[in-house]
Amino acid sequence: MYSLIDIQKRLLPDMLEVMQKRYGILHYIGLMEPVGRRSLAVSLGLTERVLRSEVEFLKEQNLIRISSTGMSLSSDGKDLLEALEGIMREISGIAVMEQALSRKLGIRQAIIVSGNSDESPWVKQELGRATAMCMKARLKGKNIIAVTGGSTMAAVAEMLTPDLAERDWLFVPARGGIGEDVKNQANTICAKMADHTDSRHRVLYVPDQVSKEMYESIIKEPNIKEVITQIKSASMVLHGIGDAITMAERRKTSEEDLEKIKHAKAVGESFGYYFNEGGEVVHKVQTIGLQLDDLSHIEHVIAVAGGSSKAKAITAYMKRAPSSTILVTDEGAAKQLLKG
Amino acid sequence: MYSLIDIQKRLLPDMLEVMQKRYGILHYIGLMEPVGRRSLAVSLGLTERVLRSEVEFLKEQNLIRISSTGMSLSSDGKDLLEALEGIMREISGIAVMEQALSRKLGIRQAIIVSGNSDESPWVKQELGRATAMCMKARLKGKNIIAVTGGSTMAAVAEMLTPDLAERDWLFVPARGGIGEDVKNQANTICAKMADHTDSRHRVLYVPDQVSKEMYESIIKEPNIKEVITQIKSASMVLHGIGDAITMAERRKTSEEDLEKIKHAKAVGESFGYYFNEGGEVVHKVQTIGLQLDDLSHIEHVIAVAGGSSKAKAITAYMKRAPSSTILVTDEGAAKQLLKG
DNA sequence: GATAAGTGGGACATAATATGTCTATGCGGG
DNA sequence: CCCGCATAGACATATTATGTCCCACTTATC
Repeated sequence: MYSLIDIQKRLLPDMLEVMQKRYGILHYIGLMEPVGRRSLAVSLGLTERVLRSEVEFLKEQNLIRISSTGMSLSSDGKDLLEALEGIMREISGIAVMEQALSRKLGIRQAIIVSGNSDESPWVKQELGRATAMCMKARLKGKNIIAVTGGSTMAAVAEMLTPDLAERDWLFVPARGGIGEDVKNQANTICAKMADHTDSRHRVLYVPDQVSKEMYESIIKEPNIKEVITQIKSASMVLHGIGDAITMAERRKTSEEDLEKIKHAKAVGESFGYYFNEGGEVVHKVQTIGLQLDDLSHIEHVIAVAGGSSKAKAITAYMKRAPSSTILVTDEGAAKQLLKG
Repeated sequence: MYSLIDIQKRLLPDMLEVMQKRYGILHYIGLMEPVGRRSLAVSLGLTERVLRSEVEFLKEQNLIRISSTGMSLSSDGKDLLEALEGIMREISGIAVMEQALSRKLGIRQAIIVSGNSDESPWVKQELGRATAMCMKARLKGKNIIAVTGGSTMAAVAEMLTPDLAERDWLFVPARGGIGEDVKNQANTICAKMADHTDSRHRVLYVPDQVSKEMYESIIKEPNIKEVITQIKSASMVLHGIGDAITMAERRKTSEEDLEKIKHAKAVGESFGYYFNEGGEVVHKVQTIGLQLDDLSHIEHVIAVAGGSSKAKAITAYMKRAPSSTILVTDEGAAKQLLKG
């Protein structure tokens, strides 16, 4: 069942931030009273004029008192603040976590949806929805979007809607075959995304184990070459992050490589790169398409991964991720990440 | 303890109406789908453009689907609407009741605060606050405010604040002594109101039982005459409504009059006028100052009365009240009034 | 199959509101 | 007595909301 807050988030999405803003103001006034607008404005990171409008409102509501020595809480304001404190911890816990997480990981933005996809399967849908919203907000007009495989990406594909497609989008798989089963292959997911958004997609199929000669001739193929050019000029990359061992086992990894991965204590995987806890690449699936170093040239990089079990993998990967990365994750993973 | 809603009402007072508006739109779409903007706009009493902005928002949130045949709810929208229905009944019950009540009583506006002042004494404070807000909203600049006595009015006086007093206010008692004890006398309340708002007040003291000659000479007194002129030119009247028997007993009413009041089945009292259930004046305390007929010439008339026990008295009085009256009451009384 | 009524969506002037910026003025402590 | 910090006023400018018309399209009905 939806809670009142959940409903309000949907029906009045701005409400939350206004509430937080006003709560923050009350909170600080309570802390520093009596205090002037200027010092409050810098403390809160608001411009003076904005703060002033808010302060006028709060005065209107008799929540604060204004005198020539500064602002202070009225007794009503104190009562309200006390009641608010509990609520805000609950409500804006997520927003606070988003801030903390993006700072901790050194990335552009963290988006957290509530729940834990390890425990509740429907949280993956929420991850998908959040990712879709993020794509919508960041992309304008014509775009090439490079996508990797994985069950999380499949969930994202599922949540895309045609109303995003007023923009002109082209989905391309980020890298050639890195051996997932068909359902969660990048090619399949691209197709599904294109289908859900009424847009186009390309396929990139490179067999896994081929001779060097074969490989050379494949990438000379004009079709393939074109796709690779498109991949390199993508304006957005959408990728998942996996647990190293799980991914290695799920893929048709050779006994030798599997041993190598395990021995190097790899914990995270993304794009076919395997990372240890220090963020070092300990193994890499040789294939064509996007390489790790290419990421820094791409405008929008969105990493999607949820579930507390993926925390280690996320941490490891994020040590190498470009700082422009946006992480979409869930509460379960976020809490774990902030603990570590 | 404050509930989330109460806090939000204080911290984001506009939120409630936006929520109601959006709820109403979803509700109607659910009812009439598929439906177009124009017919929806007239059904909801919104202009087409406003509705359109809202609809665009709802579409953005994936709560409704828009096709060439009209708008309909998405499955998300249906879920949300269902959850909203329960909440809105709770939240906006009051707003709905306000509408119903003002229509039923044939008055300009009804303002309802939650609770029942018969059961919870602090509801009187809420009545006071609501009345103060109403005064603030309706009065600009220089004003004369005529006030009656009673415990409810005393509560209003208690809740007035100096920040209302940027306006230039003068409080006058509406009528000469109608025999309440000092604490709840109009004179005392005027003084308290003036004190709380840093404004001025006048007194009007007319002894209860005096000879005709004495009376005549009193009202020739220049001071008294001036006050009476001010009363008649008041721009706002603030008055309570009482239960007839209670009021009669509380006042030093003669045995004869008391009998008359009881025999005539008076149920309501206001201004020293006693009304039966049909709204007929069955008895009147003879005194100088505002008369019942004067009310219709006064711009703002605010009646304040709460508690389910006062429902009958309110009904009775409202049959004679000018249609410009604003009633400030509580949930307890309102429910009772709407039942009858 | 023509027609009329209803649909969403585009365009644009205008009103209302929010914001940035600068200034006047008052108060209290050193 | 003056300096620094305080509020509050004023005003130009961005931004957003709203009112008003119009157009192209679908659909149900005759």
